Amino acid sequence: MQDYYPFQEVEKKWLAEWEDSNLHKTGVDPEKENYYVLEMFPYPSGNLHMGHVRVYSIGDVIARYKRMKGYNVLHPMGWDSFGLPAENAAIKNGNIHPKEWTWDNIANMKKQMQALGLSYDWDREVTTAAEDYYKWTQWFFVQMFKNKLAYKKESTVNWCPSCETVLANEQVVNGACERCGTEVDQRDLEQWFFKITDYAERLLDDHQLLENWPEKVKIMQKNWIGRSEGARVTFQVPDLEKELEVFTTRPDTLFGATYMVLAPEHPYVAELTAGTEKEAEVAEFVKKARKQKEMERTSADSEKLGLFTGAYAVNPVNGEKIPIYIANYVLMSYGTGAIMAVPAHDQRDFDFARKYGIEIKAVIQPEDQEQELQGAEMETAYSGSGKLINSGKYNGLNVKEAFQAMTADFSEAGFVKVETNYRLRDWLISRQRYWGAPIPIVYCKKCGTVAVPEEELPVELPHDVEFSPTGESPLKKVESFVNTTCPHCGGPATRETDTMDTFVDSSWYFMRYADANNESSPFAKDKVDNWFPVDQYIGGIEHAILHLLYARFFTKVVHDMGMTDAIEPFTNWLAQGMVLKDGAKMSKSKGNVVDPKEILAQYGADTARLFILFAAPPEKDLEWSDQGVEGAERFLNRVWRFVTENLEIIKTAPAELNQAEFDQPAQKLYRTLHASIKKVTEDISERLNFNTAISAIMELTNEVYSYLNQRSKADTNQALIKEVAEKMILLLSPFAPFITEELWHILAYQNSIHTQQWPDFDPQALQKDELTIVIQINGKVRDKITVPADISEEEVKAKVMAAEKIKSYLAEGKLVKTIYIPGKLVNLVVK
RNA sequence: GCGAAAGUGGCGGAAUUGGCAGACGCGCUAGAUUUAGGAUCUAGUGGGUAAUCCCCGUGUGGGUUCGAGUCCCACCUUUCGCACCA
Repeated sequence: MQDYYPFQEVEKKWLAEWEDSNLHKTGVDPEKENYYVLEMFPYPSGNLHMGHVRVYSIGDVIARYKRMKGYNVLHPMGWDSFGLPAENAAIKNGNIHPKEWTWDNIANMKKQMQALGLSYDWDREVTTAAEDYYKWTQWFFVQMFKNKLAYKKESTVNWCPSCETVLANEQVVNGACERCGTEVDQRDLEQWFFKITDYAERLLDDHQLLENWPEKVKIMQKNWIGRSEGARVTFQVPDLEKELEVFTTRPDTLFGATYMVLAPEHPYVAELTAGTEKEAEVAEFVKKARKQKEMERTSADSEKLGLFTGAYAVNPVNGEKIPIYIANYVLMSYGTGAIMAVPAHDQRDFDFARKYGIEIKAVIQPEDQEQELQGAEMETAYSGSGKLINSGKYNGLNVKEAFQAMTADFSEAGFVKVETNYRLRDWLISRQRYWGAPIPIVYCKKCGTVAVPEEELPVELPHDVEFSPTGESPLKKVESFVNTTCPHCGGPATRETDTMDTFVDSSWYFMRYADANNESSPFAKDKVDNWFPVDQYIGGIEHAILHLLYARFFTKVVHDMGMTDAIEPFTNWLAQGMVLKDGAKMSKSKGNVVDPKEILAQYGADTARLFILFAAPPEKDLEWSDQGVEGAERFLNRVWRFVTENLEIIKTAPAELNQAEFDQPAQKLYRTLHASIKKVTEDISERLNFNTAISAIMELTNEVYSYLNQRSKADTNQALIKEVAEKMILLLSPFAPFITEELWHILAYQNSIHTQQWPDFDPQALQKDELTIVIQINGKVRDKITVPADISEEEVKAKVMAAEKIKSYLAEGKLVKTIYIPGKLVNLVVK
């Protein structure tokens, strides 16, 4: 037998055998519990990168471990296969159709995944760009349209000039396109939206169900949803004979409102100034503000600019006339697009009031200050708690009490309504692109906007289209697609030519896996609920808001439709870290890319997997190291040699392990074996810390080598060596599926190692009959003694006092205290 | 500015409940084996030191405790997220 692991032959052999025997088919044994482990499916860009290798290796360890633990395991894979790169490839090179490009890439990446030994059930493969999938994406759209959760409206939207399409708010990062980094414009367009805001409250509240989600992600989502409780207050504008509504979180400061501000886009702006001397000046200001980039305008440190409109509103609490301004710091997209300004207690209003010489009126007195707060003398706004002043009959109440009393009284009076506001906007799902699921809507002159009937789905994406180099969607020009008949009246009609955001596709794929080949519905309820929700989801933190929020929203919609019992899609979520090289994310431009293909060719799949799982815990970033890979290879060869070089011993070993005949070294090895089983089991199942699990197997390997080195073949405990060999490769099998399968068969077993039971540890084996007690003097380790495990406290203390070294320390002072931690340590306090 | 996480040998990392800091791996040193190299095996490897004694040591400074990498306070650095949301 070779003295190194011949990975090429072995991998080839087992890949074929596993496929033939359908080894990775999802288990459906009714006696077993179900477990659903899922990694985020990839965009089929063409090749796997190291980040993929990492996330899929992590998921594969969990899947394999759970199978061995006796679960039915659903571990599927698919392709998030609609999206721009396919279309860009077609535009760049007219010969390749996006479909062809995508399908080629899928075939290639699938092969790479298989080569890595990932145990997916490919019978459940899901491809979002395939008709049998997007048919159901469209079906969901139709249901949402019927339930008024999908609607069309004109609004100011984010436009990426490079991608030639609109973007959802979530896809704009620091004013730039999340995909390509181009700065986005604002455009007024009619677009389709999903009413995710209806679910804001539930998306927020149900975070409490996600106990094992990273706190960080919940906070990010919480900030994004941005719930704030306050009140809607109505001000009268006598000049216009109109009412002006504002949202405020501080109705308790109403007496301190000294001016109002409208967003430049506010519809009242033109009306208020029409025909006045301010008209031209205001129009000019509005134009300028609208041209200001979103980024600059919403940045906290950009200058607050404003202009008096010449009009006044009446403060309903005291009848005071207060001026109405327009200013760039008020946004049309939040609240009502208008605010009441309380400069004494809001820093933004304070800055603005100072700049434009507006009165600052204090209405909250800080508790720790005796002198009454004077607005004119304030240096900064005071936003803390305190007692009300200058507020009529509410004087003396604290902020909380005032909030209660005033909202109650003023609600009765009719100008205040308690209200909760959200920062979250509805999800803009239209995209002006070709390679996506067409929005199944028809426009009829007579019947208006009509959903395509379910039985006519899918609305197929026409194949023969021309890609314009400007990137404009080719669908508009395909007459056979655009022109259709109204499903309602049969008259001539036109189709919607926008396609759906690809995040719609990925918002329900995890349910489809449970019933991937269903032709009559997206999935049957019983099949979904058999597996769903996902027990363990794994993916990149970059989806903390986008995909994860949309998927949660969709799950709740599907739940409300009665199609699943689940209300949250992912019970546990692991955010895996990035793979770095030389301290930076791998990227072509930096030239620090390590190609998985080359690593696989040089070292094989097991070594690649083992290194990437060993080098760092899964949630941390991982620094790639070529030498580290060699270390992983070295370890696998050590395991290989241990088994193959001791085959004779193992094969002729007696079947029964007789602990009674263990000598000391054997006892020690046996204990290490069971300690390793315990450690590996807990590290995989409780902590997902594969790095320390692997190190425990390495320790076991070191221990068995040192045992074998100590003695001649004749007095080796054969049964023990056999036991160690078998358990060791069982422990290693989720990490390194090929070498362990080969060794398992070399040990003359017929069945696959991956269908074996996970080894249990024997708690008795971990019991030591001798313990090492650490002796400290004033907290510093000075000596150690070995004592029998069943020793009493008195006996330990006596032994400690008798220790030679300790005596000399005791001679130097007076013993004032003795602390004994059973089985571990004695600390003597000497003064 | 606000919020969160992190900071441990030459490097990646471990220490799970406040109880022997540095497991495991890389690298390095010495030796064995080899014609030689590679591979492999053995021993060593936080700093100071002749030393197995001793002293110092987990970003910095303080504190709590018999005992602190771990808990508390302040600060520094790095990373991430948020940043006129009324």
